[in-house]
Amino acid sequence: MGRPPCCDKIGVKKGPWTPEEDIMLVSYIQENGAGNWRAVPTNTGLLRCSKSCRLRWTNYLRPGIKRGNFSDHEEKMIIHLQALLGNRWAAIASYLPQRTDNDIKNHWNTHLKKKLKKQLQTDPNLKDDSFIASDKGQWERTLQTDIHMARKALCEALSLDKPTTTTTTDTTTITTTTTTTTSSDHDHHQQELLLMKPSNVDHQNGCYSYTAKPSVIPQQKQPSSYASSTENISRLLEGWMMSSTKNPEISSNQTNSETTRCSFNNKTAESSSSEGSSSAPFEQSFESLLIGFDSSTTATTTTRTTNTATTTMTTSSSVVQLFQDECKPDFEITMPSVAAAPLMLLEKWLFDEGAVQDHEDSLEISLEGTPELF
DNA sequence: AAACCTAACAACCGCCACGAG
DNA sequence: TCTCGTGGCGGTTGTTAGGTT
Repeated sequence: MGRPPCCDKIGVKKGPWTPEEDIMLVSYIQENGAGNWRAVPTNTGLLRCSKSCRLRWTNYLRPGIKRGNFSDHEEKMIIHLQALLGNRWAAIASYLPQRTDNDIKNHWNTHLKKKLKKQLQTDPNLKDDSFIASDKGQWERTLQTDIHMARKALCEALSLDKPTTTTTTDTTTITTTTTTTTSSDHDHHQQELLLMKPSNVDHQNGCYSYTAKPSVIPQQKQPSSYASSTENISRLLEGWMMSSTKNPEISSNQTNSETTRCSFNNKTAESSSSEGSSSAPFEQSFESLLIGFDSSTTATTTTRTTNTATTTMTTSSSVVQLFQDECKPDFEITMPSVAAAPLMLLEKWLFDEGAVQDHEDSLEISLEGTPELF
């Protein structure tokens, strides 16, 4: 007897998600946070497998996901990381925080693999191994250096009581604290980290800022942690509008709800640029869904003091959990162990503009044989 | 205009790791 | 230590849009 399926196969819907389903899922996660996927279908009424809900969230609806064309830099990153890590897409995706592993995997399979294959065919002298090996050496050396730096930083963090490092990058702006291993410090910093929440989300540039909120954190759910999903909802509704004209399932229902859908779509479409207002009931219900989305998206700077964090120890666990769940996939801000610290630095190094630039130089060297790839 | 082909991407499936009891 | 539930991950398939014949 094998393990029972994660969900009852009977009555479970498969195939593409409809906007209605997306909205149900999003609103549920907004209310309850991501996690306990098993309960999601039950609590939302979605006729979907819990795993399907999780995948839909992580691969499509999750805040901060960048879609569309991969930049040259991203492609280079993927190629090199793939050479180093193999098909460990999740690991590769951790270096491209705005991309999902699925997205990277698809891009690799549909674009990059062919590019490389073509390149290898046109230039048989270009051996994959040598290509990887030379670069790998550079990476490993840099990794060693970073581990050393990380250890040093850790030592400093342990010796100083105000461990604060600021990471500012071109693609990601994170203000965080150095994680430590001593119990008190660790807990303290963990709590500081957990109290930070996305205060500024710039999807255009993929820029996040995290700000420790003052002590006023309600006992109940914190919808604002879904603040960055406005674009996602807007996007899915755009898809809704498009698909509604051809999706029989939806178009068949296009009767009285069509107008409200249109107006909501307009609203969400413009919501990214301005604060509009409309009286459509459907829209209002969505507005309430989006409310809490945060006012802070207009903030442009990140400010954070140690005081604010230390005075907010009464945070409800749900909030903490919610934020953990929201952020972990993107930035791994909460470091469960000291072992993650070097990784953090490595990530910092990877995304640091200067470092990337420097590193790109080395990439250029190692990619000299494949200039036409890019 | 229709049939066919291909690329792109969303979603599914099965396996595995991990934590709780 | 074992079992079970859950979530993560990678491989694969299915669907659809766009291009070509």
